[in-house]
Amino acid sequence: MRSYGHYCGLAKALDVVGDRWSLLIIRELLLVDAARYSDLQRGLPGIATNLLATRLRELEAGGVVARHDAPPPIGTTVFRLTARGKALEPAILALGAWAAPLLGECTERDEVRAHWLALPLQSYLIDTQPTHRPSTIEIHTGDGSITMEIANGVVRGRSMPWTGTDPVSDPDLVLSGAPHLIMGLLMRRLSLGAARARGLSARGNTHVLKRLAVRPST
Amino acid sequence: MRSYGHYCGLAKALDVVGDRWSLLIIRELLLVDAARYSDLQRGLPGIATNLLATRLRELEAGGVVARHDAPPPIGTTVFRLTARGKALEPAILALGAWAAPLLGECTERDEVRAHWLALPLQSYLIDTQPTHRPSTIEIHTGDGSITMEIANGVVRGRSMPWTGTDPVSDPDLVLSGAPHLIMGLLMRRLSLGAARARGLSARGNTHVLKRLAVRPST
DNA sequence: CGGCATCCACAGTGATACTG
DNA sequence: CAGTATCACTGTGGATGCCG
Repeated sequence: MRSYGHYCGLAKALDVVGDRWSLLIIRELLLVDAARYSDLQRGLPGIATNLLATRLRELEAGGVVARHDAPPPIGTTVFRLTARGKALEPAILALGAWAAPLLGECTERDEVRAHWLALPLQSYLIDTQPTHRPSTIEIHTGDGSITMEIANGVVRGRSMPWTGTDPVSDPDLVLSGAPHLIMGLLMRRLSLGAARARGLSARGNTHVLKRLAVRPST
Repeated sequence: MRSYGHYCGLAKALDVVGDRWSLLIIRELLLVDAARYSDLQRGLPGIATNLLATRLRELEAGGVVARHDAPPPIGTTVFRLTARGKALEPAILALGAWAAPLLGECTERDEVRAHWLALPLQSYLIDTQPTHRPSTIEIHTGDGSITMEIANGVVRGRSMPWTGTDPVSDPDLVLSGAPHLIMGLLMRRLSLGAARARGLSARGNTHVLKRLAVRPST
């Protein structure tokens, strides 16, 4: 991308991450920590393969992404965020929060990946019962599933594909349905009854939902 | 711009403000509150006029910018941010903060506009003596000047071009020099002596600098 | 298979010129 | 002042091919 050539923080940021797809690649790496090329392709539906290769090179040159040769169990190169790359998380969360009203009622032919939900969930939800033993919620939507772990006052979301050697057997609650129903329920904008009436399925101990609260001030 | 078609907050945000120049137009409107077309051109060096027109139309359609017919003193159309547009401020500040390390030592042929400094200054600085009478600092760099008002615990930056009917006569302190020296001094990363040694000029009551502190937690 | 490179049609961009 | 018109150029998206 052409540099804007402005002595201004925002312009300098966009010089590095302002290209099409760049911030979404970083979102993907924030979520999965380390990803192969093909994992990124699956997490970025619609990206052309040449663009993904080009962007990864540019982000590497920009000090945001690093390339590693993973040991035998994977045996191929994986991509990770550098510390500078991880430092983009607040900006990405702020943009995502701004767009929350745009994630309307019904999903209009949009692609869905379950692990995309992990970022907003773990940043906007807290565990109100830090002293209790950990609870887990399994979420099925779109293509696959993620597991939320509620423990020690915080909420963590993990995607299943290949981060997990432990499939977290026996979750306390299993949710499945359209993503906006799941988000509405977990963010406490929708009651369980309302969400169920609109097609959400919730099996297991629904009391664990009471453990969740929206983070107060951000 | 083509929509990403992802059911994801970040992607939806980029669908609206992810185009080239869009966020910089919003930065400009955050800084000046209301601007004419030609004001925007001056604040966005390098933008092609057709692109500015196109982007303004798209941002209007996206509910971020609104067009108003200003009364006689100006007599032409002005552009403003909507409430939704102003809500982008945290995201823009986060991106700008991330890029702070990229605003290196010396300005390498970058364009500079004095009012670009106002946004980081008023978000990262506080007034440590809220009960004192207001102090003002005039800053000259790049093309023009801005005035910082330090009062009631907060810092406000205002650009001169045409927001002001009151030129704030008699500032307590007048700073002029390269932008990174001014930012370094005000953000307390540079001592007054060091900044002067590198070419900064400071005339007036330099004690008002003691009134400023970097905001604690963000 | 995973990680690209190449090719091509087309949409977006940037510089300049021009207009009501 | 606030754009529109034109046009060369660059970036994007889709398909396919290559190579370890």
